[in-house]
Amino acid sequence: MSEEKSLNFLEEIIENDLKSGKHQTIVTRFPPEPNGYLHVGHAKSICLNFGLAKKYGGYTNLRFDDTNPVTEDVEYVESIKDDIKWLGFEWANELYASDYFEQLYEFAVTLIKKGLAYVDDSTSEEIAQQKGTPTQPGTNSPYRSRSVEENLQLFADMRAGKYRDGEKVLRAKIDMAHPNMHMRDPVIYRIKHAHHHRTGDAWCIYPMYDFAHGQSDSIEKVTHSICTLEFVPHRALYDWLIEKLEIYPSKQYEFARLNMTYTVMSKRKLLQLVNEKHVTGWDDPRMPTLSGMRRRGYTPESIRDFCDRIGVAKRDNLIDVGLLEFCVREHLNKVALRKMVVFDPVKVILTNYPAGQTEMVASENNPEDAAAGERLIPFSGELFIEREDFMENPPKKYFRLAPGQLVRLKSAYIIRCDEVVKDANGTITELRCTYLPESRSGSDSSGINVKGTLHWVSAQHAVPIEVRLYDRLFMVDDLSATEGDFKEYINPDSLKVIPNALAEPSLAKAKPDEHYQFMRKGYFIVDADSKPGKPVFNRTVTLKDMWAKSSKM
RNA sequence: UGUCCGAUGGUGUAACGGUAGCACAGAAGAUUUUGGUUCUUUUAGUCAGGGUUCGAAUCCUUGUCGGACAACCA
Repeated sequence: MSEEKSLNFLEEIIENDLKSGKHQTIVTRFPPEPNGYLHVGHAKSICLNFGLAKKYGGYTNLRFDDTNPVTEDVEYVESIKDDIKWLGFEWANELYASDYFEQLYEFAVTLIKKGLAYVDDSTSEEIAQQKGTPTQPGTNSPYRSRSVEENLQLFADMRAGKYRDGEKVLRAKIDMAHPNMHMRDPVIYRIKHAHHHRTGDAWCIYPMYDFAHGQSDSIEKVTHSICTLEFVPHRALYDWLIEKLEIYPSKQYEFARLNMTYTVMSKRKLLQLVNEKHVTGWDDPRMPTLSGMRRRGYTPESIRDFCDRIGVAKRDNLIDVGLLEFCVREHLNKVALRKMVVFDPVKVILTNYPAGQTEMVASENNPEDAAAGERLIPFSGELFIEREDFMENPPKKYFRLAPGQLVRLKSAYIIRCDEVVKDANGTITELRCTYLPESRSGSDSSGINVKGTLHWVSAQHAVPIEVRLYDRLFMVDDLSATEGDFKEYINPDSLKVIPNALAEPSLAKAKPDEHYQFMRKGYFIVDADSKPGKPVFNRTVTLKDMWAKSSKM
């Protein structure tokens, strides 16, 4: 009955904390910096933070880590909120580290008074010099022994704007010989005369990540502060600050970030792709951003399912993008409406079909969902089928159309190819076929069973649509194993546009929020670039294609 | 030549001293008016050496390999 789903290491920690009475309830937070768009790696973190809180009856704050005004922007704040909501999560409180600037300042003063922080006049180069290296201890700054009074005055002057950017910093006084580089008197406040998107010009000193994040967690009484592995070395400082400040002891736990094949997942690189126009924007359907994936036709359900399946652990990983594709296919198969669209048309003339006649054939909208009903599609003696669905000299197991061979036209009749018409270049211009009148779908009395079923459109009824076919953005699966500029590995064929595909008439009225399966082609969704009379569709993902796979070998 | 983290089929992830399981991918077959879906079956794994133990993926130890760490970024 109860399929004992095993717990990941974070769930184990939480269950232990709940069991031992350390916590009655849990509080998590999702802490994006508003300097870029959210990507599928963030989705993993969102699903974790919000999912854990939901599972254990706690709540999650959305807290923007907005401590660096020069890289941050409200545009990003809005997109981040949209993406989280779209993914299907609700935060308990919308908070900002900048809300705590005054409190954080007081914390810094407390540290100074305890003799645990000092104002340093060293340049950034000098500070870097003093840091030493991972294998060599650092050296003390000449300003390290300033008195508490002097530090207090200097820090107040920093806040008052008496100094230029970079002239002074506030450093924690810990241990310049500490084996953990982050404990070698880290900078905790720096001067930036910059306009902040929320606090305006109220401040010219801003706390560093290490002096904002843990303290914000503590202020919010976050019980489990979950972040990625690169913050492991920061944990000692996180704990040190909380201990010295004697504030609520939030605890930090780290998991391995998501890496995926054939893509990059760093905001810096994604920003570069956008700025250098390798993609059309943050929401380009080839981007691993949530806005890009949404535009591409991914569903929140499929992304959540993906995050669930990839699991959570502490070892580095590289997830096959095929798993993401599996998840979206699995969801879309259940909900997408089936349509027929011919990408590369070749004309089929039914020589024995009454001239000028048109009839309507019924076709199920979704064989996986009877409630989706049926639609009527016009059929006539002049049709288009896919060029690749015909072969003049077919191999053994080719089930599609060939001279003398029978195929069914989906939801319509069985036809046989009698004659191939070519132009002077040898290109096929027309296939002359005969149809079996008694083979009509639903009232087939022909007794004939054919192996292949093709999609088609009626020539006079077809509507032109633009179709955009996306492929992986990069040509190598593991970008971390490459050398040189990652942009050298961009796939030049990541977008193929078919400006005039021919669709069944119902697609002229496609709805922006509906997912479609173009039969035998893939899953598609309307793009925002659509214009009246000229809809544009993005391919979310292809269908699995065993034939293409086996025929390649 | 430092500190920290990690290592289970191709890729992920379980097994908490007691039969190495699941998913994706791969292969074979059945069904199918989508070469889709669905359903069977199947290939393939504990980094290496030593130790503790009746018994080790699990504990100890040494080594190997991978990753992180030297921004006034987060």
